[in-house]
Amino acid sequence: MYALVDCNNFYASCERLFRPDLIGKPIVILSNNDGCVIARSNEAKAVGIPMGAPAYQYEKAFKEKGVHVFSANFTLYGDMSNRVMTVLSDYSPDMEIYSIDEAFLKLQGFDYFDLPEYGKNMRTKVTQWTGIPVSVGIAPTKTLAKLANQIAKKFPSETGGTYVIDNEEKRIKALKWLKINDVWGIGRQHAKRLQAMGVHTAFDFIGLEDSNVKKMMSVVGLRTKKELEGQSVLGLEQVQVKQSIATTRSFESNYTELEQLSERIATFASFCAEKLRKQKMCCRSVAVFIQTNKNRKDLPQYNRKLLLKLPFATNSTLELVKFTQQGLKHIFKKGYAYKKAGVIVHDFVEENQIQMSLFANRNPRHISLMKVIDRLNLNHGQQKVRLASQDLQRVWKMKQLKLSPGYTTQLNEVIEIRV
DNA sequence: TCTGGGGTCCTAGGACCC
DNA sequence: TCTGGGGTCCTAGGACCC
Repeated sequence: MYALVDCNNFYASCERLFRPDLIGKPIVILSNNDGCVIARSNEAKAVGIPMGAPAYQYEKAFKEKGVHVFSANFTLYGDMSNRVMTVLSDYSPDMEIYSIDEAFLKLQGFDYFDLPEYGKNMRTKVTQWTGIPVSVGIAPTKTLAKLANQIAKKFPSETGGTYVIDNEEKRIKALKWLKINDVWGIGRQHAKRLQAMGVHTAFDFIGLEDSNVKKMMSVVGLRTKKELEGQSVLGLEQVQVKQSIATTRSFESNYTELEQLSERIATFASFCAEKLRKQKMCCRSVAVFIQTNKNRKDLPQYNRKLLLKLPFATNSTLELVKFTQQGLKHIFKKGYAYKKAGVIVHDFVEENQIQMSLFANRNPRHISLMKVIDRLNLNHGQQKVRLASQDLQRVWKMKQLKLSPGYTTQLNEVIEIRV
């Protein structure tokens, strides 16, 4: 059996932890730049704030409905996530941290356990030790555990926040309840096509022919079907080594000049290089992309991405900036209003396992140079040492007007209690 | 004026090999 | 008139997740 433990309205719950006055009040959390809604409390959902709502279009609604608005505080969420995961790791030797607010636990050899009781126990302990409310779903496959979790979340008073699918009757009942667009692994595109075919629930879906599902949704869709039928085909994915690291941002306004993009790309490349060094990895390829504003249908659109194979593996800021600048020049076209750009590094090798090449190698002096830069930035603040190609005046321009304190990570922002 | 960011996996099709 | 067969590797794009 698998358990899926999912934090309820995670970001909103984190914000509420240190603001108990907000319990029962509507809360939304905004994306970087305070652009759009990325998380909502139940109360905010109830007053009709949709997911992804552009903040500027809903300012009035926020005010009218008394919605408390927060800028995303990922430092806080990351720290709270670690605490939750630590508590959960006591409940099974096999755990997959699936996302910041979810984990799968493999319950193998738990045959004689009272699983509903075990789930309840997890819930209680996580809430008691971290303050974060969670829901628990337990079932024979990951996809069904997701479904059990959805039921636990949807019917808190009936289920007590824990639901177990452990027989055919419950499985069928659950599948008939689950709408096709809520199936884990079936997104908007496929849901639309399936609905057009008269498939409205997960139960309808498992009635389709395997071959048709495969033709339409590839092996991925077929796996979902098997999982819903009770045949476990998705295992736990342990230790995830990253395949890619990205730094991408939308701009506060439209950029039209190469120089403006150059500066941003240099900065993004240097962030990627730092992230690589933190993981003790080097990359063998790097991609640069630039995009116009896809929401402005009235403006001419231009999106390009270029993937560069590097002559040697590197995590040097200087090298990555150099290569990405060349790439940018290649794809930049004048006459467009650019709104977003990014750098993505791929194809990793461990820092200390680099193959030397016959013709081109990284500059060995960069290694110690990067160490010095990283140390200076660590001691004196992020981005104190930068390349001249980056904007030295530029401070972090991200709009974060409603940022909550670093309650658990900044000593001077720790909550004070007066007795 | 203003619409996020960071990931994964799979497939089709092109380029290439003998 | 008529132009093989069997592969591999890579990339872009599309789908999905949170």
